[in-house]
Amino acid sequence: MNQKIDNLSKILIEKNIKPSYQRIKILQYINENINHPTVDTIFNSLIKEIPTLSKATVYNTLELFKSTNLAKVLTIEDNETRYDSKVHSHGHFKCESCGTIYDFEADIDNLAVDSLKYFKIKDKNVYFKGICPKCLEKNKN
Amino acid sequence: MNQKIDNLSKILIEKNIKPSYQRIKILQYINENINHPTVDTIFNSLIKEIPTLSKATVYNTLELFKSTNLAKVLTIEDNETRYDSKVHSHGHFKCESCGTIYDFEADIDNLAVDSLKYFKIKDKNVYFKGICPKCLEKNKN
DNA sequence: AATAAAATTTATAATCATTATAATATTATT
DNA sequence: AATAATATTATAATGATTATAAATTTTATT
Repeated sequence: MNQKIDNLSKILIEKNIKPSYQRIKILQYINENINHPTVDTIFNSLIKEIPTLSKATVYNTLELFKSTNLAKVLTIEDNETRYDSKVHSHGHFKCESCGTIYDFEADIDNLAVDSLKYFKIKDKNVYFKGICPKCLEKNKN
Repeated sequence: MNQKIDNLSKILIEKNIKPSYQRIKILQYINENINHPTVDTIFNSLIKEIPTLSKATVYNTLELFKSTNLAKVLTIEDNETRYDSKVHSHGHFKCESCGTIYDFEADIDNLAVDSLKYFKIKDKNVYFKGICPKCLEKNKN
């Protein structure tokens, strides 16, 4: 138990971030809940454990994580900013019916793009939209 | 001149959209300005020609174009929804320094993703971020 | 250990893009 | 021309995010 906290603290310290209780809990949350939570989801879950938690702290902390590469922002749709603790290149699929966002592995690094020869690429994003198998099955009726 | 208007009208009529003056002008704008304009950019440009233009009309019309595949929405960054009249699959590169968004051709359709075998994919998006050649050149100083 | 300084968190207000609503204007139909 | 349907406009409402300043907690210094 404390082992877990210690590991999370270590991750923060390595990034020169002081491991406050709030920061540890938010980091823990996005690591354990890989379903691309929104700020609201994170806040509403953690307020149960940390009754004094402020939404501003969640925003500030996620911004901090973003800038230190502990989290990535997903902007698949406007009006819903989501956070992802997996920072390696992978694709996202959003189901237009149920809204679920699925991760998928894709060979993004080998995507052929010769016209960007003189561009410095820092970040690659791939997202698809459509209908997931669950919803396809449902709509068979 | 009227030729142009007629063509745009035709495009709208084919989609069962009544070709009002506002709609024609907005369609014309996003076709001639392929730099991925925001609603504000579109509105501020067109207000000069159409002094009574309302921002709600721009929103409504773009929503209409989106649903009829006359425009695509780009959500590279939250807080800035941009519109693109090119609806075929292509990639977008956003320069983190100057903010310019570049189009690029990429072989998106052949991107290998076997884990989505049972998903119905309707829309594929690829966007990169980094620094464009212009800004790389500037920063050499 | 007490105090001061720094950093973090919190509560609240401000901002701003988008959406909703209702009134007005335009276009189509009889 | 009168009526109905559609589109546009002006305005208000919403809601997510950011800014600000006060309060709290942590850290450093004496």
